Amino acid sequence: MNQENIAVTTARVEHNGVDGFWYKYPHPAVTTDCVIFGYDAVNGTLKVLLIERGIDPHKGKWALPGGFINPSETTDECARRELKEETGLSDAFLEQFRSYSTPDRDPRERVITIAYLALVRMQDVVGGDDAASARWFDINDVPSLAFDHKDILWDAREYLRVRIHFKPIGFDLLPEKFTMRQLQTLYEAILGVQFDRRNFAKKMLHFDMLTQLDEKANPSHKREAILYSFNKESYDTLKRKGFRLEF
Amino acid sequence: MNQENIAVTTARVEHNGVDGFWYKYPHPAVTTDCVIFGYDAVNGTLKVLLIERGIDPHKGKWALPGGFINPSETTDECARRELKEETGLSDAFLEQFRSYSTPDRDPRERVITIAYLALVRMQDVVGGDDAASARWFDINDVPSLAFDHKDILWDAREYLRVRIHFKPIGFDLLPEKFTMRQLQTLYEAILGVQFDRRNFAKKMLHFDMLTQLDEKANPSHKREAILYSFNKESYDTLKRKGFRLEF
DNA sequence: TCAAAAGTGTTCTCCCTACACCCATGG
DNA sequence: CCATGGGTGTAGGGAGAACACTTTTGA
Repeated sequence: MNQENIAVTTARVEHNGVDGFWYKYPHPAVTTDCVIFGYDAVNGTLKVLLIERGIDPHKGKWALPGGFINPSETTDECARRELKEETGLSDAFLEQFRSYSTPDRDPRERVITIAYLALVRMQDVVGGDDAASARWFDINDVPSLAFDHKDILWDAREYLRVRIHFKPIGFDLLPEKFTMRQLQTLYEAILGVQFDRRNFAKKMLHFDMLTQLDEKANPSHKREAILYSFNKESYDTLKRKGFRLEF
Repeated sequence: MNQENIAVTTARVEHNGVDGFWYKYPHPAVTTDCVIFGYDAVNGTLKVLLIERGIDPHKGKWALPGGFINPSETTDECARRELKEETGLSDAFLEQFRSYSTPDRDPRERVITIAYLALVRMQDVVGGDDAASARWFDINDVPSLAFDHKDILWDAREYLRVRIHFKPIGFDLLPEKFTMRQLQTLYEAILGVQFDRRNFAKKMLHFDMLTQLDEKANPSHKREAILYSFNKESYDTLKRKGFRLEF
């Protein structure tokens, strides 16, 4: 295909007085949708950030935050822009995990979406422009969702379950300082299993990813628990040798 | 957005005498690209199927098989169609693993591609329409590729490495009947490591995924080796209990 | 003083690893 | 008969799993 052919397959064209884009072949719209997970340390549950749709289709329904891609940005940049708009965060964990392309998944026109998994510290989230319509839902108590977002959400959960075996991404959900119990409850919430306290602590400390702090936490007005922080340097050196979390 | 608004964002429009599609906002073209891996049991190496581009851009360069999505098909269907065109196979392993969206990755217009990993038995492949231009390359001896296909290829290889720990997808690369040695060499080619023969066989047999056949193979004119086949039933029951291949 | 959560160590078992010899076949 | 590859078992070590009592603190 030479330069001449390019000219006849895409062009700027006015239609009904509206400036727009013309293509010889049909083009789908492309969006990104973000499954934003947060961890509620008080209740030990995984939460997902949803927004209430203000426009049709599915007006009034809850949906994953997302939006159309701009011509100059990658889908990664698009997803990060969306994430920033909804949470105010610009450096959270963000990773694409699947695309969804059923032709009629959006009644307006054909829309293909690239879905992203985001992990944020709930307490760092500040409401964005859409703050009023955004809300955290317990992962086990999600309302009916717009489009195919329920499928996307379940796939994200499954992806998180697999991914956490290879990367300690759980730390992106916890505050800077956390107790061993919080870390364990988080892993239990994600993986849906129960661990023995002693074995869990032993295993985690074995990885040399945790720094024991001098401070103590007393969240439940009972005995004070040791606080830890995630040590990225130790983790990075560990990663080079390769590691796998076995549960 | 109501029905009226839908009408003004997308329309059938003729431009310079060519029937085409008009959108209020720019839409990227969407393609799928397939990284088709095969296993050369004779040399014990992983191969990838590439096609020589017959048109610009990158005319004459080698590239991953791929093509534009049709309005009525999902990307999965599109990829399977491409795979069938190139290999004649319609039931091979096929799974999407990532999308690529750098705005200028295709000089013609903006193209977003959904990349797929396909695993086929090389001996089952029959040349398609493009047979003349398709060729198998050793994974360690790949020529310069068109677009960002080199990146896609490396990502596919990495994806395969991770995926094989959770699903016994290696069997999709082997003939129906294979020797333990062939299976081992395949795993070594994919993972880039060497295994002890005895330990490898012990571990594999432990999973109860292999059926020992009565026949023997004598490919190298030496002692006959036991032939095995992959037992899907055993694997399926095993899968429910959850398993992980540890290497 | 009681209830609730935290800290901590040992034993047993299983699986992974390392390792070497004999067997069958073709040339 | 010899070269080549195939088949097989065991011993040792390390990591995961099971398991209970004591300590601290607030109420």
